[in-house]
Amino acid sequence: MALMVYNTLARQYEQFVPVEEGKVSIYVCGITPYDHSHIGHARPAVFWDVVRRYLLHKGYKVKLVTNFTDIDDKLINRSRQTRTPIPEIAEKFIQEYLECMDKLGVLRADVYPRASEVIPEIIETVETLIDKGLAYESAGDVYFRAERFPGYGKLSGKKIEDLLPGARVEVSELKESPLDWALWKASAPDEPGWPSPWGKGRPGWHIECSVMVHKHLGPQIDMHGGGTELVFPHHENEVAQAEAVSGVEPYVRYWVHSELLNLEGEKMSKSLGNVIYLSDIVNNHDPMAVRLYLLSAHRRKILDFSDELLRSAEKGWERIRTGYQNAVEFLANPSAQGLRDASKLAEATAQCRKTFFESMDNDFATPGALAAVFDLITAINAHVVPRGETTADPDARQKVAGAYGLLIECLGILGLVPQAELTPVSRGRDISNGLIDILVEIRNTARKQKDYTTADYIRDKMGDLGITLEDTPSGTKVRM
RNA sequence: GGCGACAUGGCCAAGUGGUAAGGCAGGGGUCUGCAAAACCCUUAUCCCCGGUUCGAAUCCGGGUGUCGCCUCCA
Repeated sequence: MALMVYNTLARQYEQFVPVEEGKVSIYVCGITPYDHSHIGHARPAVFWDVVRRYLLHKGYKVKLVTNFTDIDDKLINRSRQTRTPIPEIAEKFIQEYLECMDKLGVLRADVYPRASEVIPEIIETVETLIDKGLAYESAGDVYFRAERFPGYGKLSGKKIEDLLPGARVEVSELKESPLDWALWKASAPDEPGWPSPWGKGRPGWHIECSVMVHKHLGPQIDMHGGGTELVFPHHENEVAQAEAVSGVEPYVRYWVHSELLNLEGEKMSKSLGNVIYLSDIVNNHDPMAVRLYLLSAHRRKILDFSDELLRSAEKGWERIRTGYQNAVEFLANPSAQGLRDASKLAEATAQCRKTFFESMDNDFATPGALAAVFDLITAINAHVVPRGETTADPDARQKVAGAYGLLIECLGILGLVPQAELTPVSRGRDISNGLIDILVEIRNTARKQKDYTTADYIRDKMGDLGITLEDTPSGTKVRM
């Protein structure tokens, strides 16, 4: 089965074939750490984490690079306002971002380059562009000659003649054309900067990505990601710079953009002020439920944010966890008997495998993959949840094990971890578990004596603490 | 004004020519002291109008609407 990817550059689905067999190089635009990350930032991060896990599952070696833009105008302003050094601000928000990513189960990238770390390479690249006649210096700034680059606009589908009249770009007499953009910006005496052939200055925004890609991944990479709002001008300019410098075309074989996360129908963005902070969400909700929510829409569809959607995902996540738990308990109990005809479970397992991988191969269609998982959960529950009836199928256990194995495989690819072990275990926790057992025992004694007042009191009070008790034919289950 | 994406049940969301997945919410049942969980059943003809086809949510044309980009932005 071939992996198909919708490529922004080609505007169509294409079969994915890496440059080098067995290896995939990926670059994903990261954040500018001048403020708290918002929930929208988590969408591409989680999406790419799934892509990476899927490619690894397919046997590829994957190298993922994600940048941090730790020098730019927003950081300079922030630094002025708060009277805090830029590196301190950047470091703080980078750490916060990474902590949120950890909670969401996003595997760390192989490299997180920072703009400030590649200044020499940037200067070198800018010099090369000037030598090639594609860039020019102007009062300490250096600009890229957009119109000199053949094919400018190919990624975003824009034409130079369309861009010129409608250009909303600030008109600057320093530029030859409004379409030109800064590769290097002269810094005022009170602004941070690095020495360069054009005086003290700092890099323009677009150049860092081209340089980092070349440095860490080479002149041609397999996939490049980022939000759709970056297609123009950021990625368009990146292509121009990179191809102009290296002469290698295409710079990126598959451009894989993710749609935005909207709040009440509007793009979530710091400049619009309609922002939901990522840390708030991740700290107040089960991060795995948040992850499920983020994967509930295909990457090329706008995803809206609302409490209702998040709640819906939380319920869905609970369903997955319960099903997982049911399978684990069944397999852990040698005397457990399955229900119904176990061949149905085997059938459902095969169907899930087919649907899951077909969906993933279809441009990483996580919603379809999730649907397959939910179907598998239903099949497992139908077979495994104690209900009094049993089946005599001697292979039942093996079939449950097969379904369980696939469930783990799928959830692993999606990065959804149901294991309770994720939560830190401590001695305090051991004690509370012991106490819970004692309470359950007391309650069950009360139930046997038909003292339901006491039994319900215990259950209610424990429920208030977030501990759910469920009475089943095979005993009382504790869920937290 | 230019470029692009999208429009499926109460909410969310799959589907890339073959007769509408899945989640949440709702209704009815089974199980249960009650509850919860779980299982079973149940709720759509896919924005509108034309066209192509034996057959279209899926392709083409024309509308309407929403969103994004053209300025910093995942």
